[in-house]
Amino acid sequence: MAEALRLLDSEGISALSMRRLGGQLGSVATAIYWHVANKDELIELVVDEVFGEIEVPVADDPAGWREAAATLARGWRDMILRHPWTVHVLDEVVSSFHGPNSLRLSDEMLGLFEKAGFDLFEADRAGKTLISYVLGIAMSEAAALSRMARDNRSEHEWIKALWPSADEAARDHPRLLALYTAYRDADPAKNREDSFTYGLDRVLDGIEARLPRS
Amino acid sequence: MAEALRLLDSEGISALSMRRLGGQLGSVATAIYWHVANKDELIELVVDEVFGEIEVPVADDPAGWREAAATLARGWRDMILRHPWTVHVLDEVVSSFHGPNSLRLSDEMLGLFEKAGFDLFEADRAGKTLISYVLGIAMSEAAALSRMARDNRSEHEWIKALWPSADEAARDHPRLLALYTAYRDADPAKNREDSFTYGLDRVLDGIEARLPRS
DNA sequence: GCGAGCGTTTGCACACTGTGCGAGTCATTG
DNA sequence: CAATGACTCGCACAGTGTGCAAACGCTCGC
Repeated sequence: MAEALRLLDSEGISALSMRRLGGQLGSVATAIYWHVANKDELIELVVDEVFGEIEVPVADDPAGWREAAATLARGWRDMILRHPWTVHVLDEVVSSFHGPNSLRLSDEMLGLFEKAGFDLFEADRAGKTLISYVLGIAMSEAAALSRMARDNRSEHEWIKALWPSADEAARDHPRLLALYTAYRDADPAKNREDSFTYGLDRVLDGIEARLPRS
Repeated sequence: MAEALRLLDSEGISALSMRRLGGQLGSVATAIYWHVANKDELIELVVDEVFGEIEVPVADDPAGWREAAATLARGWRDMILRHPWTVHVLDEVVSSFHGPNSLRLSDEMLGLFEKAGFDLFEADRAGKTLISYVLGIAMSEAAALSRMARDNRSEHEWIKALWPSADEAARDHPRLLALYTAYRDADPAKNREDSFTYGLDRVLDGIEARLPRS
C-alpha cells in the first residue's frame, strides 16, 4: 500500500498498474493478488489510508465548534489536493467511507456538531453539507490543477483559445468574459484560496444560523 | 455521441469501449477516430451534451433569486443522478466546463446571482459555492447508488457487515451506531431527498445572509 | 535431520483495452 | 470520366486486470 501510494502521488492514477506495482516491489503483478482481492480493493485500502491523514480537532467548549469545523474542512481539502488522484476513483472513495479511518472521521465529525448544539440527526446533515461542499470544490480544484499541469496552459489561455473572436464571446457570454478579463492579472493560487474560504464561510454561516440560540 | 450516451446511461462507464461503440453503430472502432481525436474528447463531448439538459430558470424579480437558484441546483443534481457515470470522468467533466453548454450555464448562473444583488465577483463565488455543494453531494449519491446497485446490498447491510460485534462498534463509533440504527427503518430515498434539501437550504441561507439588505 | 504443511511467489494464458498506420471504399464534383 | 476528399476498414502493437496451476521457501512436529 505504501508503494502504491507513492506511485499514485508521484505519477497519478495511470501509473498504478498491477504489473508496475509488482515490479516496483521486486516482484510480479499476480503476487499482489495474494494480499488483496483485486485492484479496486487495493485502491480502497490506499484511500482509507489517506483518510487517516485528516485529523479532527477537538473542540472543548461549544463556542469553538466553528473553528474546529473549518479546520476539519481545510484538512480534508488539503488531503485531496495532496493526493489529486482521488478524483479519479470517486466510487472507491465512497466505498472507503466504510474503512476504519473514515469511520473514525465520520464519528468524530458527528461529535463535533453535537457539541455545537445539534441533535444527532441534524449533526449528520450539517456534516454531510459541509463535507459535500468540501468534496465538490476540492475535486474541481484537483481536476483543474492536474489538467493544467498536464498540458501546461493557464486557465486564462484555455478560455482565450475557446473564443474565435472577442466580439462573439462578448455577445454570447458577457459576464464570463468580464469575469475572466478581470481575473487575468490576478494570482490564481490566492484566488483559489479566497474562493474556498468564501464558500466555506457561507456554508458555516448557514449551519450556524440553525443552531439553537444559547 | 447519442449512441455513446445510450451506452453510458444503460450500462455505465465500463460499457463504453471504442470497439463496442463502433459495433453498435454497425461499424468498427477505428472508424470513430475520424470524427473524434480520442476517447477523452468523445467523453467531453457527451458530457457537454448532458450539461445541455440543465436549464436555468429566469428570475425576473430580485426576490425570486432563491427559488431560481434552488431550481438550478436541483436540475444539476438530477442530471448527475440521471447520468451517474459522470462520476467516473470527473476530469473530463471539469474540462467540459469549457464546452458550449456549460459555458452558457455558467454565464446564466452568474446572471442569476447578479440579479439577486451581488457584484460580478461575489456572484462568481456564490455560484461556485452552490455548485460545489451540489457536485459533492450528487457525486456521493451517484457513487453510493451505483455501488448499491452493483452488489445489491442495502446501506444498512453494508454497515452491519463491517462490525464483527455490536459491542465493538458501540465502543469505537457510538454516534455512527446510534445514527444507523435510527435510520434502519427509514425510507432511504426520502432520507436522501431530505438530506439534500437540508444542505441546499443551509448553503442558500449562508449566501442570502451576504446580500445587501434591500 | 526430515518430511509435511502452508503462506507466498511465479509463469503462463486469456480476453480485453486505446489507438497508429496504410489501404480500401464510396459519393460528389469539376 | 477522372479525381478529390470524406470516411471506413483490417491489422498490429503495447498494454491492461486477473484466473489457474505449479513451484518455492520457511517453520513446525516427529
